Amino acid sequence: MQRATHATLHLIATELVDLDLTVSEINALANLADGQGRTVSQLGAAVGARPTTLTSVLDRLERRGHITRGTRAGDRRSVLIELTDSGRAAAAVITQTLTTMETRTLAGLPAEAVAGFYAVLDALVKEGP
Amino acid sequence: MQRATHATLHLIATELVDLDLTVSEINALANLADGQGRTVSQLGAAVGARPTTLTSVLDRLERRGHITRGTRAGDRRSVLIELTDSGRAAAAVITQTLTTMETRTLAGLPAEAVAGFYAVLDALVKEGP
DNA sequence: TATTGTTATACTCTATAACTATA
DNA sequence: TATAGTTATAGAGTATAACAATA
Repeated sequence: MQRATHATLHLIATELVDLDLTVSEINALANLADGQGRTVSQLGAAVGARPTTLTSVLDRLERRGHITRGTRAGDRRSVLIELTDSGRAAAAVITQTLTTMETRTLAGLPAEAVAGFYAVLDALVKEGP
Repeated sequence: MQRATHATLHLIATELVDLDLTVSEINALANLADGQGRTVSQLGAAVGARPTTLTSVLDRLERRGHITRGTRAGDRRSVLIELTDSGRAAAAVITQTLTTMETRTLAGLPAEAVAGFYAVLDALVKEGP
């Protein structure tokens, strides 16, 4: 499983090499792709990254002009992460590439296998920390 | 998939916390558990780690007394990795724990799901880099 | 007093390139 | 010259703890 994950992440990074982003940055942008802002906590929960990791990931994305950090109405401790225009463009490329890859990979496999795959993944996530 | 892998690795590390080993070290010992020596290249191919990563992993395992580095008859460029007594003991704990965890996790799932899971993993590994 | 996010520190993994010692 | 492994270097993820601002 570890090898499959690594191979897949490597393949994604290779396909998206033009964007010059790390896996974590791709992950963050993909999660923000719907255009809705998220706080750092929300994004961290979604991508499964620690706050401290996310800080440096967001630092790089902000430096590249892909996101902005703003304050959220209601709670001024929270930081609201939102996509810029270039961030939206990158996120669109990412989601389209991921969809294409997923379709291509799963195309040759029986539907039961794919269903079983997701069922096991689900069980593993629930068993986890 | 990334989350499931991460959760699983974290769970393994938690179950084996007494051994005080990293995921890569556990991975290496598990691969050596059959008692057969392996060269650095062979071990790297088996665990999917770069030579440079393996060097530092093996450095730590050697310092802890879990493995020895020897020369292989026939080609003195190769380094033969072998388990010591303490390495064998640790490897035995690891394989037993992994077997127990796998059985426990997959017990509640239909056999078709598990078969599909492995089929998809296989396809992903082959698609990879 | 508790929560949100950042900073600091230390360790591990990754990738690339240069190096050695053998072949 | 080519291969096996190590060393060097820099970037990135992880974990823990301490911290400032806000609640």
